[in-house]
Amino acid sequence: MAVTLHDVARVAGVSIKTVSNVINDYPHIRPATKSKVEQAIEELGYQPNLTARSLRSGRAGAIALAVPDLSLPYFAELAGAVIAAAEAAGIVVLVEQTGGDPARELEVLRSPRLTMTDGLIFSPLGIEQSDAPALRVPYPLVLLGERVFDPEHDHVSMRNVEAARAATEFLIASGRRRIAVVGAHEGEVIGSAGFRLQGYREALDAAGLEFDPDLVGYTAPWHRSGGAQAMRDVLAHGAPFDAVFGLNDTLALGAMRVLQEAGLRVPHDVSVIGFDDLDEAEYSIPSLTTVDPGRRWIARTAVDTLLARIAAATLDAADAPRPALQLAEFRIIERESAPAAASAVADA
Amino acid sequence: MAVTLHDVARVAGVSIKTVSNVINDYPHIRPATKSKVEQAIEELGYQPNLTARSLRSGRAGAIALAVPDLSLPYFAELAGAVIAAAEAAGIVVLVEQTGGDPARELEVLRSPRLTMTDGLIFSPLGIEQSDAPALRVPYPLVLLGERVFDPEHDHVSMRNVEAARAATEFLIASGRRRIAVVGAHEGEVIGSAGFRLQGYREALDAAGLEFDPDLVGYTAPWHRSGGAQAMRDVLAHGAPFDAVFGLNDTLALGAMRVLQEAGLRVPHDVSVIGFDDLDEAEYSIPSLTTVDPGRRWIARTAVDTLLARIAAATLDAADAPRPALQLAEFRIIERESAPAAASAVADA
DNA sequence: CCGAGTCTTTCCAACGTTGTAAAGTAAACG
DNA sequence: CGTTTACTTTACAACGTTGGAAAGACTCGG
Repeated sequence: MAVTLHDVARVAGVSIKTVSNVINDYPHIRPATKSKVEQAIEELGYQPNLTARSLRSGRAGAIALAVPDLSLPYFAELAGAVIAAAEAAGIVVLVEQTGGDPARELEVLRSPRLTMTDGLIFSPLGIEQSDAPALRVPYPLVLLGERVFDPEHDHVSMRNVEAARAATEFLIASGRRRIAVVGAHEGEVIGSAGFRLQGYREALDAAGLEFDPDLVGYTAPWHRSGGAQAMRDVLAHGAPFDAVFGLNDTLALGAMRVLQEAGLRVPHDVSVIGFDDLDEAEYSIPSLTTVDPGRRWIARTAVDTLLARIAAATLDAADAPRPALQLAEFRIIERESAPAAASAVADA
Repeated sequence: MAVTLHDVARVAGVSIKTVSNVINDYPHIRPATKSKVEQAIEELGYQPNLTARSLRSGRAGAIALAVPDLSLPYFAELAGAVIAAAEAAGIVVLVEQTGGDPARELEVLRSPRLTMTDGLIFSPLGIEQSDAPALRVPYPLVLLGERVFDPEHDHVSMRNVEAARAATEFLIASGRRRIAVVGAHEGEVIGSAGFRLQGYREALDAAGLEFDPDLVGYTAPWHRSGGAQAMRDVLAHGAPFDAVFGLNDTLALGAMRVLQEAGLRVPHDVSVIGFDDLDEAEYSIPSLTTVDPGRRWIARTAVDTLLARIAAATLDAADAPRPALQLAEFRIIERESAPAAASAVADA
């Protein structure tokens, strides 16, 4: 089978511990011995067995990432950013898909699979705030998103309310007054949908605009088809509108599609703004004005925080920092679907 | 730290081997003993240490997947499908991103990280056919894609030439005659770009249409911006065309965007067909006619093949099946960007 | 040439688990 | 009631590695 320290030791004519010492850069090794060992390693093509090393050292050099589904572009791009950030630290990433199913999310948290990793970056979508106790797991955990909050945990998220408010205010500042919203979740308060809807309402209030329930399109899955369906619902209500806020880009793109089918021109008749700044937002027709949520920063911060927590777990942990909630900065990316001076276009 | 067999054994008042036997469903255990042990497991919240189990058994229960980049939707959807297929077999997936960089791809192949997994599903993009010897690695490997072929390896791919030919023939059958192609790679013969361009040319030949080099747009990265740029190049040549074949969906979407900027209507003036059947192809404006390459089948087959190979590696391996090249079936998905009767639309 | 100090190598145990085989116990048979 | 047989539990070693500390070798000063 695979080459082990024993094989190398035999070929080099030394003990396995000496080989181990060479590999681990132990300083006191005679140059002659060192080169003998290195030659044997080269000759046999020895590679350390990371499983054994991990068992012995208690460190796996791997972390787990649990996301709903890689076919959702936001999570695919997030996963890519997490893997890249981990890679920079020499850490590999084991990816789990939960499908956003609460039962499956809880199962992943309790799964013995996690004994293969040093910690978990967890992006829940299905569990409720009441499930927070289930997050008290015996390994380092960093939470993502805004589904569940727990002061006991490190958490990396974004200013959803503020960002959604800024997006809405952007539409208002551009001259729009009747702003539909697509992707709301019935009755949700905590969570992306709840927070972003709140930001939307705050912006309306601040501008003295009335909130019209007929302009709210509901859909649970934040898929394109969901955005399309929610947009159709709003159109069916018959209430006039001159802008749409998609609670994420995928929803906005689905909505844009329906608007076009309905003969409404974007942005001439209706401005559309999204949320996430997906790659594809730049290349849709028209390109999508959206909120950049700082995804890369979130990924990097989540990895750094988790690694710090893992390192602290080994030490006496008395001096470990308290769990913190870290929030990314957002930025509005203006593109064609919602120009900063929309009414000028509309009037043209 | 974590609870081990020893802790459970102590609480239950038995030896650790008995606990191990209970966990592994060894049949000869007295019911009383069994329930004592199970109660202790429950009480302590014992979870087996998979690293130790893996070291002892030589099986990790994990596989690695190396893809270029999760921000490329094709690979994100592929990775999602692979993880789902592995999950069904109780296997976890460690995802590596190579960036399509040949040096990094070779590095991943040789990386000791793979000692943490039982095998690798490898989707190369940068290495050349001449790198095939580097694929002779000491662990089970399943190749994806059409970048490199090696009779020594299991390989799951698709009928690129035939599918591209079918896509082109679909455009021809719809009445188009001047078909541009976007995403070619200068001089490439083996690889997605080379094969698909070949299929395109075969279709032209079979229909007695002339190949016009001015209708070929080149771009190395199959990103949306690449498609946009290649489309601009073709437009700049000034040669007239009435259809575009994007060598993948992303390219086609980028191209569609440029066509619209240039005042050309899709599909009225120009039909557009893509390749990959990404989620977003269904929701672009207009929705994208494309080739479904059987991605899910490819993922499932790759995982099944790898697991079979891993299982065979344990046995005497004499009866292991020979490495095989398995090809997915493709299907043309007709949507708006290229209706089956395009000329009828154009004539209208 | 001896002893102290320093450098270099080795031995042993342990990480948590399971395969092997032996030891112990109970049931069944004559 | 002794003996075979089947059942139940345990001891031990091993997977490949590294931490700790002992053992061995060398250098230097006196």
